[in-house]
Amino acid sequence: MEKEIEKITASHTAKEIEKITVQLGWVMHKRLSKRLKEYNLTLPQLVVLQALYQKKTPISMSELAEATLQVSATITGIIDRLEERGLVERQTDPEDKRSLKVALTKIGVSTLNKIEIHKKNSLSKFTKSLPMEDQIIFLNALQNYLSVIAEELNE
Amino acid sequence: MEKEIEKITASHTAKEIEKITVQLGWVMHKRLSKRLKEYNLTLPQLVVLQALYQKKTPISMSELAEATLQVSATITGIIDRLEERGLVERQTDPEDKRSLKVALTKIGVSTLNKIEIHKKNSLSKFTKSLPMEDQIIFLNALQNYLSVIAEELNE
DNA sequence: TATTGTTATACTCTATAACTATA
DNA sequence: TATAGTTATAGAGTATAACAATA
Repeated sequence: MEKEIEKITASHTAKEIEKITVQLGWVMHKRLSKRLKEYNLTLPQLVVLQALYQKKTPISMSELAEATLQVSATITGIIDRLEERGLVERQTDPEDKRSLKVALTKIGVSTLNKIEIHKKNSLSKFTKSLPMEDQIIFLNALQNYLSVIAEELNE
Repeated sequence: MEKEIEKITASHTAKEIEKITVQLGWVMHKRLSKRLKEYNLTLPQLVVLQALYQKKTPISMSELAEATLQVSATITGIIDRLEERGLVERQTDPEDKRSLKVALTKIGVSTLNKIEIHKKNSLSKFTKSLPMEDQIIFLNALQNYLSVIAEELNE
C-alpha cells in the first residue's frame, strides 16, 4: 500500500517537474527576449552565438546545426542575418570545398560579453536568498535533468 | 577573504543556474515541439490552451494575453488558428460588446487530455532515478525560481 | 476619451524538398 | 553516389502602429 502511494506520488512529481520546467522555459524565453532586444538579438541567434563561443574554434554549418538542435536550412538563415551584422563570418575550408567554418568576429565576442555583464548585474532575488549549499544542489539537479532530457531527444 | 570567495562563488552559481535554465528551456522547447507535432500543435498554442484550461472558465482576449505573456495582436492570430480547427471558440460578452470570452471546446479539452496521457507514458529517466525526497526539493526550488523570475518580468 | 480587439505590416524562425557544388 | 550547404516555399509567431466599435 505504501509502495502504491509512493508510485502515484512519483508519477505525479515527475509530471509536475516537467510542467514547471516547461513554464520556466516559457518565462525565461520571454525574459531573455526582452533583454536581448536591447542588443537587437533573438533567442535562436543567442543560442548560435553561445554555441560558437563554447566550441572555442570555428565549426562547420552542420556541426552548428547539431549543437543547436536546428536543421541546416534554419542555420543558414540565422547565420545570414548574423553575418550581415558582422557578428560572425563564414570561412572557406581549404580541406573540403563543400564545407564552411563559422567563426565569431570581435564584434560578436564583445556583444556576448556585454550581455554577460548585463546578466551579472541582474542577479536574481532567488539566488540571493537561497543558501549556497542549496544552490549547488539545485544547480546539479538542473544539470542532471538537462543531460537526461537532451539524451532523450536523440531517441 | 572567506566572504570574498563566497561572493564570487554565489555570483558564479547564479549565472550558472541562469545559463542551465536557458539551455533547459531551449531543449524542453525542442522536445515538446517534437511531441506536439503529432497533434499538429505549436508550443505557443499549447501555452494558450493550458492557460484556458487552468482558468477553468472562459476568459477575455486581454486576460489571455496577460496570462501567456503575449501581446494582444499575437493572441488574435493564435486564437484564429485554434478556432479554425475547433479547439477553442470566441463567445460574445453580453455585458460588454467590445469584449470576447474565449472558451475551450470539447475537442480542445480532449486534445489536452491526450497530450497529458502521452506525457505520463514518457516518464523520464531523471525522476525514475532520483529519490523521492530529492524530487520534492528540486520541484520546490523550481517553483520558487519560476515565481521569482515571473515576478521580475513585471519590473 | 479610454478600452477591447482586429488588421496591416514587416521580419524572424521553422521544416521540407529541391537544388548546386563538391567529394 | 553521397555529403555540405543553399534556395524556394509555406506557414507560424512576434511586435508595433493604425484602426473600428463600444464604453
